Amino acid sequence: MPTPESTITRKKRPSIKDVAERAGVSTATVSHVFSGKKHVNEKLARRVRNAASDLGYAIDRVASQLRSGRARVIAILVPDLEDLFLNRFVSCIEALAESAGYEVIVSCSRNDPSVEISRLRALIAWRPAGIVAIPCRDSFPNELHDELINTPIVGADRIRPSEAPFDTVTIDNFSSGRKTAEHLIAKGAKSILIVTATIDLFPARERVRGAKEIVEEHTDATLSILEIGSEPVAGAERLSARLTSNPKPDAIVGLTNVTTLAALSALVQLGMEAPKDLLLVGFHDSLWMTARKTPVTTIAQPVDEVARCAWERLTLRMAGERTPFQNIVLSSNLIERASTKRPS
Amino acid sequence: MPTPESTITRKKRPSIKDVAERAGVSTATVSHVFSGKKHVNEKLARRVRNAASDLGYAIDRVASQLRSGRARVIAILVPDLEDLFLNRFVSCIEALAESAGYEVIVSCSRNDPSVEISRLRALIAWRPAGIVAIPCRDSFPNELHDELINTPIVGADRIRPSEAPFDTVTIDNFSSGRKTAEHLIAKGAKSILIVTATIDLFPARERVRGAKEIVEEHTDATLSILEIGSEPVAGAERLSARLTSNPKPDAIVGLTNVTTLAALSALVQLGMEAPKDLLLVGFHDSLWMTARKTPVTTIAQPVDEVARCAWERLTLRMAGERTPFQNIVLSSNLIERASTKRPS
DNA sequence: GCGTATGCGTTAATCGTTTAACTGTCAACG
DNA sequence: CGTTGACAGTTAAACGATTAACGCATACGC
Repeated sequence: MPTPESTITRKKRPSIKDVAERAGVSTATVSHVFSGKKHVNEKLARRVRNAASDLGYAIDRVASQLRSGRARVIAILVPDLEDLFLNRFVSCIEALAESAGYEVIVSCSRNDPSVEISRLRALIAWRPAGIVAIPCRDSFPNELHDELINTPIVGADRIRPSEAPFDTVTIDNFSSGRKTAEHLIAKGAKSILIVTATIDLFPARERVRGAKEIVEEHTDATLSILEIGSEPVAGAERLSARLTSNPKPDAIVGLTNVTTLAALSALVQLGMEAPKDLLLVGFHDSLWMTARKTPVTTIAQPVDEVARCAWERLTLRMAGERTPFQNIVLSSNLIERASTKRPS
Repeated sequence: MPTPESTITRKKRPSIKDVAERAGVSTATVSHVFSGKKHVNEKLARRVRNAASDLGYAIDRVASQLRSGRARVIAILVPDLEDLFLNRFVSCIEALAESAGYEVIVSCSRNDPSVEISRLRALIAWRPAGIVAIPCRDSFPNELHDELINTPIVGADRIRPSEAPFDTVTIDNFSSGRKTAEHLIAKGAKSILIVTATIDLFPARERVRGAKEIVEEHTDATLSILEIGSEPVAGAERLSARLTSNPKPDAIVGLTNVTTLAALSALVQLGMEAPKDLLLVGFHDSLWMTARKTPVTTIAQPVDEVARCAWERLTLRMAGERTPFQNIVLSSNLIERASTKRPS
């Protein structure tokens, strides 16, 4: 009995054998023509190419890769595909991989460590040439390290560099936090409220740590944290509640793109405005932050560069580099806009 | 001489043979244990599973798929990975595919038809179980239709339904255009300016056609179009220029998320405000449209439903359905917000 | 003229699974 | 008691490419 799969197939697609037969050569020659690993006489090569295009032949990646060991495939794993930062990261890696002749498999862990493990396992089963991964927590589960040993991998963004048994590319979140606090205090803020989806992520903790360090240098300044979760509407509610109860902050920091949006929603709800009623700094610059009467001061994250560095490390590892693991740390910079302009 | 690839591999990963040997069974039995296609005695199965986990065995997708014909892989092709609409679409499909046990390969055509062809070819070479594709123009090049005949495929969004030799899921852009114009005219607009990246896309043309139909029913109303390209900063410039030259529109429609942002930027540049100086309608609802003092009236696109329908069609085709091609058309709806509130 | 190098092509083994066909065992049944 | 069928597990042939090893001319140096 034919399986449902086989009944779908209307006509079998041509294999290298069919091409070889039609061109009157061996399959090896056909393979050489397409892979370019060995020179073949131009006249013969043309005959092969003609035969191939007559038949509509296309190389079968799966067979090719089974035999040759490694796939020209890069696997990407991120916690969320819609987050602007991660989305841009994926897009950059895809472009880089594409131009180097790799296919890209994208997987999303939905911020769930157990999903992350199973997705990673599934990716490894593909024997990709390399993996680019942003974990949903500080690190990847140890149990996977053995399985990963054969595959070049680079971790980025949320990963805590010191713990990783592979190359990492991260952003200096500690100094981002410092820059934010410095800026706000210079603008006269006394009571800073940091709004984050969760404090349970390495970048968030580092940013807070950086801000705290600066605030503690100023005896008249205070810092508080509010976790609002990742659901923007509910988050805005929570923040509204906080903003109407004492002590009231005079500056807000949105620790991600989404929390910054939630902060703006809350301000609208309360009829407040930056910088009149309080100062506002966001993280991860994006178009909507500037297309406003009061553009938002932000910490611009060097996403493209993170992607570029990650790709570079991965390329070197794929080429067989065996140097000790590198931890690249990039710095962000603060773009000052109207939302923190001292009201005159 | 060993190739660079082979030197990377530290220890060969275990194959089904190793597992079979360790468990004292044949490879067929191991295969049956993992695929579940044939029942094996529970005790033996456990022995196999133990052997597998001792060795750290994971099934090799590539080999598995070479033999069984079709990969549990869904390929997605979109013109742009960062566009909010497309991004969300990809994310939805990824989630659906994942929960059905498929891996997802993502490709991006960068809005370039020639890239599109080569990406599509590359995807087909994977023999994916199915393809979900949003073309960068009205349709896919005819030359590919032959090659696609063996692979279930569904087209979405930008595709012109009538032309496609496969199932499609699109949005009723014509009536979106009508709704927009109706709303604006009801709010007193006389001179509507539609801002689009390019008029050269099917959805844009349809929206314009819909709006035109309504405007023509009202002798005192006029409609004009401005193409500002896909680069938001330059686009805002172009729009600013248009807004300062006569005749001045009293309503703007941003035909995509990005053009709406460009429109807002232009307004800020000129010190204008909606709805005071003119009315504004955007397309594709997103968070930033509401987190403003003047939330933006938008046509909300049913992205999730587009993805769901596309997935449903694809699933049926993958299961062997042979009915005539279906063209599903979903409708959007207008969400009224402050940017088109008649100034009182 | 002989040994050897070189260029170009072929043969055949191989990658790690899946799966049709087969073998052997055992219970049920008329 | 012989036949049948169900069940469990094995054997071995694919799947479609890559590639080491080899064969066969032709050319070249001495």
